[in-house]
Amino acid sequence: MNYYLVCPIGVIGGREDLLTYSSEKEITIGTVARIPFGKLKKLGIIVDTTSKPRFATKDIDETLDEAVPKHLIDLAVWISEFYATRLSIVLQSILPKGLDKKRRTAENNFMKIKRSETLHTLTRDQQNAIVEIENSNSITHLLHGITGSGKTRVYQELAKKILKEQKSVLVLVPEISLTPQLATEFEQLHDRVLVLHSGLTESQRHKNWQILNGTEDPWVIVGPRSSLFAPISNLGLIIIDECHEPSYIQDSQPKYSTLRVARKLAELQKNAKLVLGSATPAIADYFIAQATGTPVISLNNTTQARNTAIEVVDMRDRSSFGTHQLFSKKLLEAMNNSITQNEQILLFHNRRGTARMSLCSDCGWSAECQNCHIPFRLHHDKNILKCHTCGLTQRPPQVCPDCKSPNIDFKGFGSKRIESEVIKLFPDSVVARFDGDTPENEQLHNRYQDLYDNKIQIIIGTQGIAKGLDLPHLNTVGIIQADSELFIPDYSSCERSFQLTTQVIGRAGRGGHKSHVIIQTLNPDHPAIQFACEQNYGKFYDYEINERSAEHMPPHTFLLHLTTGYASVSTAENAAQKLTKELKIKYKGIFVRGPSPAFHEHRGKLFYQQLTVSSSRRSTLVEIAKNLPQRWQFTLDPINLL
DNA sequence: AGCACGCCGACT
DNA sequence: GTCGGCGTGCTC
Repeated sequence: MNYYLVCPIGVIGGREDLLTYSSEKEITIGTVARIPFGKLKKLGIIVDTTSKPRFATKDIDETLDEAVPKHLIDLAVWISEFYATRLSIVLQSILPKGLDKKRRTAENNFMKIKRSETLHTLTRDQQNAIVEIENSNSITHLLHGITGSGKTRVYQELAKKILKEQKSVLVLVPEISLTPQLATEFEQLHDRVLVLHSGLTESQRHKNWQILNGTEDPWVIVGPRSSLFAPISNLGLIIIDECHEPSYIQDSQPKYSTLRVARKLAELQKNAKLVLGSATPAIADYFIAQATGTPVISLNNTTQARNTAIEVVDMRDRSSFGTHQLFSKKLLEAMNNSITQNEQILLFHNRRGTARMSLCSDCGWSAECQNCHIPFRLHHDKNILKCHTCGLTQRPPQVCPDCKSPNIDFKGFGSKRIESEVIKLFPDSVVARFDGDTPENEQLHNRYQDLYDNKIQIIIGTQGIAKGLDLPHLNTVGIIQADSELFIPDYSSCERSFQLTTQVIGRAGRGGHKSHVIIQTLNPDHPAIQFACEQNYGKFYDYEINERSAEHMPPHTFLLHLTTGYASVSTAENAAQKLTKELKIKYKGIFVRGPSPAFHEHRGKLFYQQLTVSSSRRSTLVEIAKNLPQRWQFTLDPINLL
């Protein structure tokens, strides 16, 4: 009789994830098996062999033809340890659903279109980048290139070489709908290009999985973060495009970082290379790259001649505004010019952060907690200001404490308001708004052709329009309030502001002709805004890394964010107090912030409390996360603490 | 997930 | 007394 450690796929309530089963057959590691579990049947993965245990075992019911490659099991085990998440849950999230279902054929019926290779010639910067990446011994490479510097061309060239060696290439993108052209660029190089996206059905995913599993053919896979778990046997290169994007962090357990997992995957795949591309790398990633001697390769030369004038409008200065409340004189002038020249206008407004804070519209003052120096949040129901980091509360002022103005704005406005104002001002222009409320068939990627062909004159939107748009007729970019994100009381707000503003500015001037960028802000002197306008990553990095150090925030420390929810406020508060005390007694070298009410204090039927533990030793935080009492949820390495 | 166990309040 | 509410724990 043979004995195997089997990990069920999906949550099981007990303490142990690896259960011992017996079988007459010899079964290879990675095989998918059907196992009896209590009164039900479950799918499980054979993770290891073992000897006969003291307790009685059950027999494996049957083994399926599918097998998970060894390196994916190793990766899953690593994730479960690094992110303190049970292996059964990790496996569930990385394997395709319905592994036991019979699918009709898994034939490889990909069209083989070989397009003529009309690749641009390489610039000197691109050539240098390629040589440096190919010749380095490092696994990770940070490709730091401003918008339009031609990172894609570098990706293509690196991929070419890897494919020639008969190895596969994995290209990760933040959102597949924004990058249909990227897949096309790889199709120019190679026949076997597989594009993975959220629109695929369960059956299609399973078939794709089967096509890749076990084949030695080199593939190019283009897809979102979950493509990390495609069963590729001979991976030579992983590219993470726009590696600073928050969509690379999974928001459900296991809450992994794509960059971190990709690095591990590259190690497990006989040292494949990992290339992280971004114009605005996350502060923490840049810091780690420098600390570990990871090559940082800069691409400076813009392939398109830039001819963009960037102007900052101080919103506190009323004379910058004429008759219109939202659009400054300069912005209106630029918009009028674009309309008469029959060119396009893009208006960016970040809805996040414009609501729920108190802000003086005359001097830009905002209420902040005297302990934490973080903006207060306004609780409409009770009409109090509350600090969501330390819990301090205060009455909102009637007049601005700085300039005595009564014009304190407690509400903020959205992109709908901007749209209606724009229609009033330019009734003859075609206007399109893209935000969270836009229906799927009118989303950006479905109207891209109209945008490209200049059939839409004025584009209004939130985050979604900040990235990826490449419009030759765009010559005015307006940011309605560039600092709105800054008012979100979080350690990463500053970085997010810088990234967004930089990205939006990058939309302008892509056609090579004269463009205007007008940035309206209440904080023209804030480093995040100032350095974004200068397009100076280095200076922003120097500023922000010092801030993080002063505030004891990543990358100088590790964080663990904890939340719990109870039916009553006091029970939640008691539970949070109790845990805080216990943690402080039990663990050395930790610092606890909170407890305080969570961002969504009252969600559904429960009241939520949160606390943040920091430590210079990540392993301590993993230990805490593994041993949390019932009803607590956690996030390791959170990118925000709301 | 499903099912058993066990500890408290309500009830023929 | 005991019925049944559901919170807690276990399934190799």
